[in-house]
Amino acid sequence: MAALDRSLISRLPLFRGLTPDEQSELLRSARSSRYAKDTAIFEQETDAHSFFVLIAGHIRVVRTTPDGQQVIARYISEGEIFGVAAALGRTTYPASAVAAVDCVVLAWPNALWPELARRFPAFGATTYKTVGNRLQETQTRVMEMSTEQVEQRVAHALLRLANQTGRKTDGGIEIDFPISRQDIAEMTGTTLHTVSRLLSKWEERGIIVSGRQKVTVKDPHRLVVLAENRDKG
Amino acid sequence: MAALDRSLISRLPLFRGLTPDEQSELLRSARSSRYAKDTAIFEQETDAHSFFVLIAGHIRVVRTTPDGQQVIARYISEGEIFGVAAALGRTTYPASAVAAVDCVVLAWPNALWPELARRFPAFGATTYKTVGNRLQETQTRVMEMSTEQVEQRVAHALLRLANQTGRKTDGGIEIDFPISRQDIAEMTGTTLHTVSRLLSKWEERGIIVSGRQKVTVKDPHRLVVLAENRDKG
DNA sequence: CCCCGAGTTTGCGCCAGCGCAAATTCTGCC
DNA sequence: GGCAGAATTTGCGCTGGCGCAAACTCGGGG
Repeated sequence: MAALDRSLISRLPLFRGLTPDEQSELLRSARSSRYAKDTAIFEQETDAHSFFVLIAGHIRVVRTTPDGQQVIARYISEGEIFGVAAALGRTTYPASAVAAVDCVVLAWPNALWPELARRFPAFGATTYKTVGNRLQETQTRVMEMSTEQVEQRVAHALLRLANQTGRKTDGGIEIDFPISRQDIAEMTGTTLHTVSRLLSKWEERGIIVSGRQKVTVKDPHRLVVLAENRDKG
Repeated sequence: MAALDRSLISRLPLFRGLTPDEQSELLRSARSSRYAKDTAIFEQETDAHSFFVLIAGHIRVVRTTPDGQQVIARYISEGEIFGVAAALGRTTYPASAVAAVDCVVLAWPNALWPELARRFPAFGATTYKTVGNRLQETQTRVMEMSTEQVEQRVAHALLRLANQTGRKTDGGIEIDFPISRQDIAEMTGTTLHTVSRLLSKWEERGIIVSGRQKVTVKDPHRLVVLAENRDKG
């Protein structure tokens, strides 16, 4: 595995700032695994044993309420670190991580975190920076949910997905993993019905094209306008 | 200042795990200041020059939308660290911090963070743990805003305030800083009108007592029921 | 190639909670 | 002690978006 992963890994921002030797050392203490679509990498409330880096695929981070409703906290893309509960002093995972497509993942036992963070300060710093970004993103989301209408929130969510994981095709920017109306609803705090109505409307107007578990943004600019305008639909 | 602050500080959880000598050293690099009620410790989007520990008072962390609407991200209580943007790799503050009452604050230049975190690992670890807690709280808030009704959210917010900053009085648990209906609305994503109606209803039922910028929780148990029950008011 | 079931669309009725507006009550300051 | 302004309360009408239900569509497995 080492050789294969080395070439993949040296490209990832998370490992910039480490020498090839250091990268090798880091990798030596990791374990690589595959997860089939729709299987869980870890489950909410269970003992946090490891932290992870996504090598290939897309992961959905989901929180479930006591009465069973689900909310999508975020999507993880290639190269991102996730499940860092332990580095933040938690002993259990606050959410579940589910493979949105077949995934390849590196895992380190949490017990190694303090040592790794000490030995590779750049690695620790990047991780904390990531956490900082996520905290800010999450707060932005609270802000959006407090002040925006559903239409704007869905527009924002699509734009974010397009930026984060969009793949340029001839027809526009396609979100490159299967995403249902229900998923979008769980990202924006609404219902799949409302999302469906919005997407239909936008498709009529040529702003997007969408199909079963698939969305392509054709006209990001008009979507930005929708996301920002409080009035008028 | 040193002598005064030392006795105050050694009680704070943030400084547990440090020897008296280390505490003194940490303090030596800090600057202490007072902030009058309603003045800003730092402002959103401005250059992050320092991080802070609240010695006395209460601080409101506020994010403002491009069109001027405000959302309260959280309240900071005595002993908490805040404005740690730099430790998370940001160069500007993502929110403003405003004194909810007259406050005393310690400030360290951000430039010292790396050195301090290295020299006092317990201090760094506690800080990151705090950040982890806040990330989780913020995500919980997203979850609440996605799945709960306004009444439940307001009940949750009051319970959290009562827990975090509640002062036991003969009449119940009093939130010990001035908080308006507007503030509660900005914490829960609703309007001051709706908050006012809810508080009136709860006061009729003897669950709380409230006045101008003041709320006292008389019957936390019934508030918990309200916070958890999706149906029936 | 057909069928099954998950995912999606769409119609309809309703209501929680917002927006607006006006009245009322504090409270700190002069 | 009274006044001006801020905070709060309350009424009223409206509507965005949810809940329910039914129809439809598509893609993959048999």
